[in-house]
Amino acid sequence: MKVLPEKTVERLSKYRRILNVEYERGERYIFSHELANLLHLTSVQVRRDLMLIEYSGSHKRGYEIKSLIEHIGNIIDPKGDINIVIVGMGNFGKAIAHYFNKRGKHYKVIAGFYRNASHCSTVFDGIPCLPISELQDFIQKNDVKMGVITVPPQQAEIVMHQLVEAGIKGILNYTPKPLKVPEGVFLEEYDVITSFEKVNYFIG
Amino acid sequence: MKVLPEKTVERLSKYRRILNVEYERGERYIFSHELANLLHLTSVQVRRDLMLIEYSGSHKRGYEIKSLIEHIGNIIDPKGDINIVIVGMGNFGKAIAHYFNKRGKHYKVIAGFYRNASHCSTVFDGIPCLPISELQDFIQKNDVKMGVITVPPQQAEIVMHQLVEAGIKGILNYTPKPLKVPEGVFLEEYDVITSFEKVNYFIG
DNA sequence: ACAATTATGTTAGATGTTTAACATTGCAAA
DNA sequence: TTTGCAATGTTAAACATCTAACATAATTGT
Repeated sequence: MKVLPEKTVERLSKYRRILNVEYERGERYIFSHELANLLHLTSVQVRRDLMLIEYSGSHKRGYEIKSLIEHIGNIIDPKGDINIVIVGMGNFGKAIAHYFNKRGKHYKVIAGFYRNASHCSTVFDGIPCLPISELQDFIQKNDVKMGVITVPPQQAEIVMHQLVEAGIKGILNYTPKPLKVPEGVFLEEYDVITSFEKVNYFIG
Repeated sequence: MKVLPEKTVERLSKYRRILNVEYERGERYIFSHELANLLHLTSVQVRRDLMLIEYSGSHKRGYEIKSLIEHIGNIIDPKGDINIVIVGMGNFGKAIAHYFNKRGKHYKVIAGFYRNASHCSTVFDGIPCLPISELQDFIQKNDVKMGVITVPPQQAEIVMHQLVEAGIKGILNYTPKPLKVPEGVFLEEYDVITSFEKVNYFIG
């Protein structure tokens, strides 16, 4: 299958979560317009996305929820588990750690890192909290694939370099400091301040 | 001036933050390619954005930092202060509250809300924490313009309705539950889980 | 004074994404 | 059987965004 558009991948993630809810509620089939309504999209967009992942429904009953969940999983889920580290165990880092501790099926936050580990109580929410000095060694020994950066912005760049050098392939930067990663590493950035200023602009 | 593209508004926010740093460092002029490098963009994109906001530089010295900062402020900053409430004072809500407490010039987080306010210590980081039952009343009495939703996903929709009814014009939804707001309200959504799954897909 | 240089400013084309229009299918009712 | 309906599947147009190419202008060196 050809590489999917970013926006389609994002929606696949959301489709599946909704589908799981519907399946739990006892539903077995769903129409494109129903799925669309649940996500506030159009049915055309849903069908187009499913076309791109080469999934077919039936004209009378729509899409079979269970097999669609599996189909999406085959596309967006990792083969085994993905080990994650969070660098910067402030409120933001803790929020993410907590989130995946409850929900993450394939995604395991296996450690948090802090400037000096004594500040962050040794274990948060079951996740060990280590000093940043051990970061690179830990990543290589534990086959860590993804890293989350939630340190103060001044430290973001150095942390990014450490992650990349240690062999990490995916980085989520929740710092306002813009980063640039080398070829072969995927970077996702989200900047809270920018979001607020954008919202304010469009409120007008 | 015509309404700006979303992406341009986002970059303006980032331009200004970088420009402030440069100004603090003693710089007074900056070239488009310098600004671009600091943000990992192209100089063309910078110049195009500045064209859209009708700001001109000089051929020999580039852009005058101070006046550009002001120019961007005139476009994206609110007239007075923007009062913000955060609904859901978990780690995520606290992270945002803390952020704006330190940095926000025009954006004031004036209250956090929690299901029952006794859980959240009465004041977090100088911000009063109130029970959700007082939400709507508080918004109307304090001219709150923006609301942040960081509650568990099941409660997101009802909270959104409360915010809208109370007259809020901008909503940031950090819940995985997709929301739909009425005409005239601007909604920004960010879904952590989706971001992780997207990164994983493109690590491939 | 004037070419060369090096920036900015602008327009047009390329790309990514969404929306709209249309074709197709399978069932149900006449 | 065949006609109508209500869904899916596909293609094409519209829209948003980014990139590349070009035009313009100010300064410097000769």
